[in-house]
Amino acid sequence: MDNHVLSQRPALHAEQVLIKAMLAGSFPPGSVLPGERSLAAQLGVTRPTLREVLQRLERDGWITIRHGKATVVNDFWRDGGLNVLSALVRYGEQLPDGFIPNLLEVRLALAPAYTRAAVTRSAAVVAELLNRSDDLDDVPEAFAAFDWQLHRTLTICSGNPIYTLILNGFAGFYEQMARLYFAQPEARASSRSFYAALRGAALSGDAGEAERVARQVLAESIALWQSGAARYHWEER
Amino acid sequence: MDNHVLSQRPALHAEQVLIKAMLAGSFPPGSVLPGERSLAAQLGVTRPTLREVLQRLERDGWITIRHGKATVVNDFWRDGGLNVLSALVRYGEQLPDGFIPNLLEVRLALAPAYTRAAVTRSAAVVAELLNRSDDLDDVPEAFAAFDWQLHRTLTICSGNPIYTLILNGFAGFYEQMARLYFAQPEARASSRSFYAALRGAALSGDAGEAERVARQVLAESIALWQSGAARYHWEER
DNA sequence: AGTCTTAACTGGTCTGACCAGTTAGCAGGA
DNA sequence: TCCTGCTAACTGGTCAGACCAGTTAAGACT
Repeated sequence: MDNHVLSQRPALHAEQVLIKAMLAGSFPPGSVLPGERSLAAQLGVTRPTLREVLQRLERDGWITIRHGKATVVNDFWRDGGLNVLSALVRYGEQLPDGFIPNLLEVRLALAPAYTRAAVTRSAAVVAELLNRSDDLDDVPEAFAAFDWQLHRTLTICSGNPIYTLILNGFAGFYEQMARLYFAQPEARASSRSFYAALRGAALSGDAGEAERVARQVLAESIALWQSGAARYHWEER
Repeated sequence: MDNHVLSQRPALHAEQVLIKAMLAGSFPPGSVLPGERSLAAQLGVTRPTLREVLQRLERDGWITIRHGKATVVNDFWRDGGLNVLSALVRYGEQLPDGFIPNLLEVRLALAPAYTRAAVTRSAAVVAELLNRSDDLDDVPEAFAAFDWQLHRTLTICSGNPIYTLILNGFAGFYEQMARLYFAQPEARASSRSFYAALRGAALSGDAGEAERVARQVLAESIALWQSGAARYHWEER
């Protein structure tokens, strides 16, 4: 157990150590955690502090706490909540195989639906936001930030708040992942023309067309990423 | 502030009171919470207990805590996580307008995708599970339980764990909502034939057909619900 | 051998003190 | 007068150790 004295806050340190241990398999699913008193001592924090951390971890589905029984470690891929993703990105040694394609696949399933709804309900707001896409610098950071803002706006305008709640599960690492994707010039070009097409659809109030162009660019993004990743590995040799 | 002495655990009581207050608008978005010492006293718990609750609430996006500053209440529809839904169902006085249609819409966006993936990757497992659908009693409870298990299995078999993490956000109230939906005999009939069709697609390994029948029955479910036959009100439980 | 008590786990809560950021207000200087 | 800068009083963060409350298995009793 790593209990180096760090400059971090004790609670943050404890959470980080615990999550890393679970990600690394030091606490396999189904195993039980040491008692709170013992675990707190190992982590170099006191029990109240540890408990705050454990409560948060339970809320995210990492562990299951039961009064009188030992705390058990869950299989976070089976029982975890959406928040495990941000922990995975923040604390994981490396991203799981296919992580980005999986993200893109889920986005492909969801975004066309909320894009259509957003254009149906609030075409003006969507079009207004897309006006700014003309001024985007041709750098990954600008595209990543704009893309996040776009999806966030679309889910909000969709009128179905559940889309927003789901998207919030990706807050904090969406931009980070998007910067990798938009490192490819073709990706930026693809999205730039998508923004223009979507604005056109919004201006003419054509929700069906908005859904179509969204689905098309998102499907294209998966192919783009996989060709880019392949090229990257190829050049690595 | 409701601080009745309840038979519940202090932490659970405090969480329930706080969430109900935020749902009812007693703590509007943007407002600040009383200090922990004062709030703990009002709720009839001690500060460490209150803090455990606040940490959980922050993790779900209800509030934002910053060292040295007052804790602020978020707009949970804008900044919350998926977990707010289960709190909404559990503690809300009544479900928001369009809550069930919104759920069905999100399911319509997601389920066809993971159904296709599941049949592509693990047709046998899917088909095996669907065999049991023949024996389903024609009662809402049986259909609700089976439908949940089916979707859970499909997301797991899809090979994209992110679908599972999203679905987990609906655990605990999916069945409850589904019982309302399946109170309609036509809904049970519709799903029963869907199960059969999906099994057929799985047995023949036709992922495209699986996606199609899934999309069809899910779209149909929205129409069925909105036809109004199932407008049970919120009082049971 | 079976049943019941009990002790020793586990997590849950309380107490009150002190540490650590933040900020408004007041004192002192330019 | 105005600005600077210290200070005090907030806020949340952590610590310490005690005690309460479920769970369970070992041991005592029948």
